[in-house]
Amino acid sequence: MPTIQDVARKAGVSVATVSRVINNSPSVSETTYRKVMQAIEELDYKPNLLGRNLRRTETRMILVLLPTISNPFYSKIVKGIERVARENGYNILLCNTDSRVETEREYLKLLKNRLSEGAIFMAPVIDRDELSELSRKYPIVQCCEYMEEAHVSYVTIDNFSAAYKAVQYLIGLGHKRIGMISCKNNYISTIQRKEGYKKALEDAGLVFSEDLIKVGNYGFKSGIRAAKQFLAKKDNVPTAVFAISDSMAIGAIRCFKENGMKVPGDISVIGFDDITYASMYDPMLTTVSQPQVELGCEAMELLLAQIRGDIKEPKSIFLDYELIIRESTGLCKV
Amino acid sequence: MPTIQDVARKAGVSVATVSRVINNSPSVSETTYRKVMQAIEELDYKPNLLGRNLRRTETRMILVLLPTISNPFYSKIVKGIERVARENGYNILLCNTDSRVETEREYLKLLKNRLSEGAIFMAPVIDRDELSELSRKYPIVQCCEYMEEAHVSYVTIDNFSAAYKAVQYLIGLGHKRIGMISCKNNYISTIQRKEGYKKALEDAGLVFSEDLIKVGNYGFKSGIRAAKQFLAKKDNVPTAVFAISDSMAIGAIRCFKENGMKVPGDISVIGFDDITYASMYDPMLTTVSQPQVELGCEAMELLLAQIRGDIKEPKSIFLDYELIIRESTGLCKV
DNA sequence: TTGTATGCGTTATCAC
DNA sequence: GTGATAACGCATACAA
Repeated sequence: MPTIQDVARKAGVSVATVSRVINNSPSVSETTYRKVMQAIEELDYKPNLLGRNLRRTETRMILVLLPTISNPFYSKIVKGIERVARENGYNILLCNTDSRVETEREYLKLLKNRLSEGAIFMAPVIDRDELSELSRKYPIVQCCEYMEEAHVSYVTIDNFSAAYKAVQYLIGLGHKRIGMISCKNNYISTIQRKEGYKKALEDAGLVFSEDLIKVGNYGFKSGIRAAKQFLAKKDNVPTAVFAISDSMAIGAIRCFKENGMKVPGDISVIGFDDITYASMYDPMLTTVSQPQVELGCEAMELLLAQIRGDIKEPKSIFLDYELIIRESTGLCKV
Repeated sequence: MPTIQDVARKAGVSVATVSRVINNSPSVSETTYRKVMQAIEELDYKPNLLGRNLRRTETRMILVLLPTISNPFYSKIVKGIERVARENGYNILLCNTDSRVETEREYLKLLKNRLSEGAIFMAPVIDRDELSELSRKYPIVQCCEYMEEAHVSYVTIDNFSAAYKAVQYLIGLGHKRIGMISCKNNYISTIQRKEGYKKALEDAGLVFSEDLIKVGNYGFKSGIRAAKQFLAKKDNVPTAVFAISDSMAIGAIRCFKENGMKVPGDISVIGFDDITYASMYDPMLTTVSQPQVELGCEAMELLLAQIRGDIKEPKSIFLDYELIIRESTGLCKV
């Protein structure tokens, strides 16, 4: 592998001059430029980024930490992150944490050891204090989830009002007994969606009871299980269900259909996220659409601003969501 | 940011000794070890990987190039790659090429400029010669797709026999008019699946005709369009369809159902890949399952072997696929 | 067991 | 406009 030295020797100039040519410095004469370029060509020289990065103390890499890339919601966000990263000469180090704190910490070493210039978290496993401390030292952005009172930038949607709007829509269709499929965790999104759900019921004068809420783990099968629980109380089955993930909504629909119910004829179901498969299901899913790609783009923009030093204090950004009405919801018939 | 120098000064030793401690060299006395460790603690020193990497001329990074991460088939493969990479201290640089050759070349600079030690390609855009040449200089592995006569390692499945088996299964169910939804590209998988399909028909004494094949682009909507084309020839609609992607299969089913047909009652549909959503659809999809995670794992293992120099010549690995029979296929009723 | 000195490949400062 | 040289942070061959 030829180095800058080899090029210099071959072109009969100093390494400094070669470096100038590589970096398009204006103060290089036309003739030496050509000499150097020719040497570069002939040797098929490529600057070693390790040397350059060390010298410049920059890596142009960022960490993207998420539970798992094989979740279409996250992978679409990553797409947005990558787009903006690329436009700005940055590359992405993909970090599947499987929601394990040791794995997360392992990856964070890449930040502390200066191999990456910043990090974007989807759903961190480390706690608020640890994250806040990290954020004081390094450029950090949270995407979708965030922590209150934490010293960390984030970009997300208003989960409270999104849930409120979804449930309000169901209420507008005449539904009076509306179940929710939530998850057992302390994510801010989970908490706020539950609050939005409750508030919508309350504002409509509908009674809320804890057993209107079943919990899953965002996945298809857990949606089926939750739906089964609803069906268990024969005389008191909801006429509509609000699930906090599309996969759980699809699972619930599957279960209802298997039990001879029509969706939305007998029961309406609404999901959350608007993953690609939401509009492929039968019935196509009514859902709260999160601007996944845009969330990623904004997160990366925010991170860049921090890396560049344009932003000193944490900043929060809320993007618009959208209630997308498809086929899985309809008028209440009872 | 403290450097190894600072630690050395604080501990009253030389940088060499600090380096030894960091790298767990056995030849360091118990007492100096403690002194150094304490200095490291107090300064919160973290070795700068840029310096280390330059010195060691290693980066422990690999490129993963794919059309788009927001395709569940690829993202699951990436999961496998990442698992093995992590186990071996390697990190993944994610490269969405959007199937654009300029983007691909841009990312490949990271290989040529020695920021990454190897690359795994899912569906390369560059041509065979360019890839072969690259593979002569750098560790390269192709995953799923590959090119005949190319000087490149790959891991894949036997697409010919997989397609053959799928179609043979449909034939076994009594189907005599079997359509195919393929794609318009020159991927080896596409070519071989078509060959497998034709051979199965032929071996069963069924007639093949080019208009039994409709083309899409792997996506849901294109599956719908293909199905529409089948329905267009009123008196000659197939009783079964073999699609080379699950999303197209799902699209086709959607279209058939919308046209009042029952699946599998009136028409059977079989997909390919076995993405997560295949088993979430209604009906659950019968499909050829590719071992996605394992494909990724094997690809990474192969790449590691090349990086380490254990393998000199390109090697090819074929993994087992599996025909998974679910709900979208049934006996032919005509 | 420890220290000295050198080099990894590049960029940047300073002379000329 | 160009060259000599130091420096980025670390690991290691060689001496001691």
